[in-house]
Amino acid sequence: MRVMLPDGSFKEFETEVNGLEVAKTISTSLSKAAVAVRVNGELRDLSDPVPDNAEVAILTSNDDDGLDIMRHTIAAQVLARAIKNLYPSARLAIGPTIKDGFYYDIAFEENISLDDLEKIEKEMHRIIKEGHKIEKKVYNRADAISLFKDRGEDYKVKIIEDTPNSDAFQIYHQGETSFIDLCRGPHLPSLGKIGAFKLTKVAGAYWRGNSQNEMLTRIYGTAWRTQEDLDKYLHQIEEAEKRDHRKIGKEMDLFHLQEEAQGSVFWHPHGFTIYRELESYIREKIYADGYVEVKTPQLMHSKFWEASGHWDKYRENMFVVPDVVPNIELNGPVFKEEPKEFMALKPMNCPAHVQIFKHGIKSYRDLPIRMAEMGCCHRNEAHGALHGLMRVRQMTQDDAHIFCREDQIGEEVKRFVALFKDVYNDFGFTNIKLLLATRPDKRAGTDETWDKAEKAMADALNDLGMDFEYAPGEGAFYGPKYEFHLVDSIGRTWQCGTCQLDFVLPERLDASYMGADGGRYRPVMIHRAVFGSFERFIGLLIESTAGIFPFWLSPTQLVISGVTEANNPTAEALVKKFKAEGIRVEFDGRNEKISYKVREHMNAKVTYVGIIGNKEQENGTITVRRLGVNEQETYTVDEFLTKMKEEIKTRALPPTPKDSE
RNA sequence: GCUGCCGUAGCUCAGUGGUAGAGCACUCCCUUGGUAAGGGAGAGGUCGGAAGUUCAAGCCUUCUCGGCAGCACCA
Repeated sequence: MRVMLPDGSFKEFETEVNGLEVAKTISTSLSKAAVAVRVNGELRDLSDPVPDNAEVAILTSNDDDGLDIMRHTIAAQVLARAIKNLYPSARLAIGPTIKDGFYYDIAFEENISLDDLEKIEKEMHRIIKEGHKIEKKVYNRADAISLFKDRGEDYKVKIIEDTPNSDAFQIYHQGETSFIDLCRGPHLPSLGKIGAFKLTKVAGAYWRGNSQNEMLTRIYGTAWRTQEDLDKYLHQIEEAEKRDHRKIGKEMDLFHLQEEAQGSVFWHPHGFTIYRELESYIREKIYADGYVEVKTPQLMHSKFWEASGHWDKYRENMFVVPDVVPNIELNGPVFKEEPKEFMALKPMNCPAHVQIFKHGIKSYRDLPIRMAEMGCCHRNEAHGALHGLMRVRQMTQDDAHIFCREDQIGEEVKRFVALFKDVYNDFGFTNIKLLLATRPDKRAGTDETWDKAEKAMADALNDLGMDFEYAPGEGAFYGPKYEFHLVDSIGRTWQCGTCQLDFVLPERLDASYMGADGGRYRPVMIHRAVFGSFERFIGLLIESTAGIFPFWLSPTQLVISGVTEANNPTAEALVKKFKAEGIRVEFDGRNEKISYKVREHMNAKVTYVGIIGNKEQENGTITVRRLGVNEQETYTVDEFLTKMKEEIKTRALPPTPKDSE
């Protein structure tokens, strides 16, 4: 028999071989470093026999797949066994790998807290030191079930029982120990090849991801090839946490949240400056792109939401208000009578926009109508879902609904993606994940319509050269959608922009236009938002910039101070001059040293600190230091003003810092 | 909503049963200093809330509210 290696060469063998034996014929060092093998594109254990004529690649922990296998082994063999040793009554569920690490879901009888992780880690190190071989055995269904049943591992039993059409279950053993684990593998051949790891957090997770099921304890860990890699990763996380928008929001005095208004933002002057700039920015963009802007009611009667379908499908996420005059008797009930009529705060703007569309008769010639609203929406989000600016209960969307004919969908979708690309470019966002969410099982509309819609959306992205992934079955029931995700400081992704085709709402709310033939037709609605919500977008902007905003968005663009009190009048006059030119500038005349003031303003993320000393006073210049660049530069007053105005006009991104810490 | 952890001064945090602390910020005084903390003094907290145990509770118990991480949810 023979196998093909990644370089295209062949190895001949007399008898059947496994991956390890193939590795040995290549080099001794490779066979020692080998963690698993890829056979015809599939990951397998080194001990698995290799079929004739297979393509074979030996993996080490230097390969991404190899590293992933190592993480898997740490979870399923080391962590799981440590848990069973320390907590014999614990039952194991599943232990997969994730980005940068792994987790294991376990049913404990006792409470596991962060403090227990140290003890578990210690046991893990002890187990690794034993260096047992990891061996795989295959059992038939009945044997596999009885094996785990005897040990009370009912989650493993459930997993086997719910795996149909299989009578071969892989169970990994560890040397002479009694530890076993059901696993699809592959695993390292022995515990001797494990790199550096650390258990990071403990949290709850529902069995099989279903909130109807019991909650298990999930232990997270991270693992790397070497201690050095691990340290680097942990350091990165630490650095990233400094960019947390909640922390920077406090430091820059941008906003706050308080418990009487959970999930609703108190925007402070600095934060609202950013908000306002973004608002006028996006207005400028969409006006140039042919949108019209409207404003619709906050509070509408339940009948309205019944018609739109929200009352049935979305009510648990709505704030409902009884339409009754409240009672003001001392110590009396809030309402004297049981409320019969209800209003609700709008969770979305779309149904209201349809009402505007329906006023007057629309012709096919009127379409498309691109109807925008900076719409303030309230959603009754679960308490546990709230997260700083990222997930709030009151948000303002840069929302719009495009009413168009079916033949205009492709063009309109493309137009939106182009707008989106343009905007995200302006903010320097590069790490954008784009998903095309396709038809879910439960859906409205014919397959023909879905085919057309999905194709139009995919074509638009291809035409624009945008990379995207499909999210099968994740579309809205009324149509496919794009989801634009951004990544926060610690790697969580948040959906910002979206673009959704909707064939259903115009039908439900009976919107129509008159075609060229005089017949009545349903418009298609495209729901779309570029920022998503101002709140979330600003949160992500804070984290991506670490508070070093582009000049045009900077809440305080410049602080000017004299070197001594004698220079202050000149400094103050300059502040007045710049302020009159629209620069957000402040005067700092406090009795402190320059270095102190510089430090303070840099910490507060002021873009420029400008200093006026005797030299500047004589020459009509200003010496500035820019946040993130940290070098002194001297300009004439007019030069500096021109420079600032130019940066605002072009909405320039901040210069990249030269000295990286 | 669920699981776990946390809640002390404006901020960051120390304080495990015996008279509430530190640094920064704030106010005042000295200092007039050329680019990331000059010096001194002062003011500031019913320790998230309620109930309980105790001679005594920031600390122990129960309930409750909030925050954090993850899960579920995210039209």
